[in-house]
Amino acid sequence: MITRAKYNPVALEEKWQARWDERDIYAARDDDPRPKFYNLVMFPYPSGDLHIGHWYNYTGADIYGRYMRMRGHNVTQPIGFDAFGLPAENAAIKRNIQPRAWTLDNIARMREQLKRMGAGWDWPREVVTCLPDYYTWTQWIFLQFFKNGQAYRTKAPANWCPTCNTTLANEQVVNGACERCGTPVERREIDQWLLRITDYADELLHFDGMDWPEKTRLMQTNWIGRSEGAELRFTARVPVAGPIKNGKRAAAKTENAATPATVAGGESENAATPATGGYEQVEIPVFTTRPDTIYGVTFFVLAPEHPLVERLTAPERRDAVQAYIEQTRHESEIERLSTEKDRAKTGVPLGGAVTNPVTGQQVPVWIADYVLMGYGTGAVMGVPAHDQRDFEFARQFGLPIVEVIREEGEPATDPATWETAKTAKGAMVNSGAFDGTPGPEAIRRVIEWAEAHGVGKGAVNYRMRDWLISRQRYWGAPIPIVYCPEHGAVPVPEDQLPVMLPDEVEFKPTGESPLRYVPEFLHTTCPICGKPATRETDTLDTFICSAWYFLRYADPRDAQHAWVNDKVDEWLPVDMYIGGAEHAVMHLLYARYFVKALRDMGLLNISEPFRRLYHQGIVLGRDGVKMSKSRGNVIAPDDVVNVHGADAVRAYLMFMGPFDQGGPWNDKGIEGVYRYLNRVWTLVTDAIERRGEGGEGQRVAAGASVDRLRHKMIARVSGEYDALRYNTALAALMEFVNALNKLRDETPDLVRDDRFAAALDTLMVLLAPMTPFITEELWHELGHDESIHEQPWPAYDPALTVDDLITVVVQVNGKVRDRLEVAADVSEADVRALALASARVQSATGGREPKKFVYVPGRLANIVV
RNA sequence: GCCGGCGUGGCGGAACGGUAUACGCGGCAGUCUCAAAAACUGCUGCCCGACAGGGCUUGUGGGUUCGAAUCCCACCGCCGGCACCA
Repeated sequence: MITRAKYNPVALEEKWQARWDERDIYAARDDDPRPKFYNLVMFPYPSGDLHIGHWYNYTGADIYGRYMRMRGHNVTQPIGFDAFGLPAENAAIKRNIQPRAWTLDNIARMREQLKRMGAGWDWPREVVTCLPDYYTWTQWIFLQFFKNGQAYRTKAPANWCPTCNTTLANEQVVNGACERCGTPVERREIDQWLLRITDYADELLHFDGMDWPEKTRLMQTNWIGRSEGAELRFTARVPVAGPIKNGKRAAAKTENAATPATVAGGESENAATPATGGYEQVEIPVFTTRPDTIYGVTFFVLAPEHPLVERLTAPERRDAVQAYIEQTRHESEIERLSTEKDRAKTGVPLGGAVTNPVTGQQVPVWIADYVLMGYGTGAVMGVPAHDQRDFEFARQFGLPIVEVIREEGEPATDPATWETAKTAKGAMVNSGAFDGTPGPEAIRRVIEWAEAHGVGKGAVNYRMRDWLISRQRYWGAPIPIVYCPEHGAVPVPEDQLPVMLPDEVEFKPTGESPLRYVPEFLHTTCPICGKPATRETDTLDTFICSAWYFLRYADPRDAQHAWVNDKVDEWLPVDMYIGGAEHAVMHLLYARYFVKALRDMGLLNISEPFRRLYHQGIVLGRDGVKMSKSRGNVIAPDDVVNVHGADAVRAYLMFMGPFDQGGPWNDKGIEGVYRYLNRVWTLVTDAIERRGEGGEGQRVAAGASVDRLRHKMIARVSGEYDALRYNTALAALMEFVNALNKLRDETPDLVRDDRFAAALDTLMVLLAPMTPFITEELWHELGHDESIHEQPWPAYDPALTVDDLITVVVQVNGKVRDRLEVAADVSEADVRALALASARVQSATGGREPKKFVYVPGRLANIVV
């Protein structure tokens, strides 16, 4: 009895990881002549431990990278840490530890865990966004955006907790209240920096040449929300603006395409005199996708925050309007936008009226929370007959409903009897001179009329808003701006970067940014005049850090530049980007915007960052639901790796189901995969041993079957890897091992046939991307010196992937009745004769004459009787 | 509410419009063992049948087709995204 070394994954994985580290075999060189392949994963937030979702994402990506490397590409698979963000501050407050120390500790631990996975990380390219050698360039990019008019400062709403005296992230608002103190959260306008992503709305709608999931393109398209229609200017007679109240008056929302209100004939600021008494005419533009329904306007609705609300409110309505505004100010956006069935429309009339620019008709003005200041112009023309929301609003408050669009052939009906609005396009009716204008022309004709009469124009509107990048927090990249009493907001000169984030700060219970309490940070001098000035204490949204890290990977150690285009052009665009679908919109849209904006600043030559995108699925807990600490169903990768090894964890994760679907974790499932790896181990070590007993180089008849099997497997597994179908790739490799075991049991001498040896080599190579450690070990045991991960992917001979004998299925009326074992090149006539001669077929046909004979060559025959 | 996706054995899941249930888990039986575990071998969709064999089966109901898990229509259920977008 010979004792062979047992498969001991933990020990051999440590050994090989150390050797790979020494040789840095996964570090891609810029001057490598092979075609490049940029294999990117979404870098992790250093939360403390790598979780099973990271393993899933990174294993699937790593398999692809290893496969492409063996396919002859110069693969880089960089990794880094998205290291700024809120959790570090939370941990700091909770555990009295500095965010920097907490973050760097976590990174150190996660680096080790990332190594343990056996992924081919290109470590020399690592980036850590919270370190100055990275955020210097994040700040530099902000300055480029500022210089090129892409960054601007304006009042923007934030969640405000009046007790903590601080802004809150959405995550910190629980049921409309501050998560720390329970105080109801208010919306508050504060000065913040934004980026003009809306400038790129149209270009971002194009995905030419991009291999992205349809679902993601659709989500981005819907997020951008382009709609075509018209801007129509309604007018109202209002009291001349009085003295400025509460510090703001009709502050035009300058950042959208349309301005909400301007006084006819000039700027409101200039035209309005602070005199008392007197009236003036103001224009209130609305955006509508249905200008053809203009004759159906029976009311007009403003967002409660609309700057003209106060002046349009009749004195006797003031109290009711104030009360309603106060009510909506405390409603969260979610509540306001809720479409729960029972939720009735709310709103109050202002007591004033506006004039329809096309019909000249006066209609009452209301405010209602279903109109949002952030979309369009913050004003809606109410057309209850043809818009469902307006319909419900009119029903709620007894406002008239007038039908102005009718589909062809439809009889006139009384809108009072309708149950819903009629939103289909049709011909205009009850519309004066426009009556009878058919649907396709109606919108265009009304726009032409409005343009000719100077009361409106065709317009495009977007749902997407500009990107708010200010965060009133410490743990982020400081915004490189200085406020000078004389010169206002002044950018920090590039040669003075970075604006260093103080390493240690104090978190005071006021909740104000700790940076305000660091005098040496706060106080500085104006870059223009040298007089005392203060720094911006807001930091950048961490989405900024992650909107360009893939550029930095091209040359991360360059201390003089964020990047140089020689290197970027060599590696970018990313060939494969794998990450979670939760980033389908924000991160992926921001990164695309960055690349386009930087291109237009002359800083990049590419237009899109990611050529191919893939979203992995989600690993669920043992109970089949999403893992969460509160449910206690979290799988800790370290625990499983300690028992079965990284290879088994990798292979099991991939075997669970299709890579883009994820699935529930099953402890028995990983045991099955572990058993498989043991069978692989035994198959190979047993063959080596028996081969050593002498008589190598024999040839046995079964060798031909082995050879055929080997070629078939190369073809099959290659196709599966190409399509990231790892579950079926592993199924094929399991079949391969089962078949080799069986053939060898039938013909023990097979182990001495070089075709069996070749099959074992091929098995190792095909399995290598999935389970890099065991295959490396056995590869060397099989007598090879180089790393298996530097081997070329094997080729196959198509002629050897087909069998001499095939099975042709014989159906009678579509039901399988017999199977014929015939030569692969059998003729239809022969199949027909054999099929009709079959006893089973004859019994099924009952002697009836075939009406029809369908033949699918080499597969199936169907006899119809 | 809108948009997207998905419903296949006891379970995870396979299946170019052409042999449904590959591969794995679980279960049953056996080999080895004093015994058990591990390992290995065989069987394992459901129903009838001793066998031979027959019938049924991809959420439900229709349709297209020689042939449908796959395509079309309607319904039921589950999951994800967006949230009154004018």
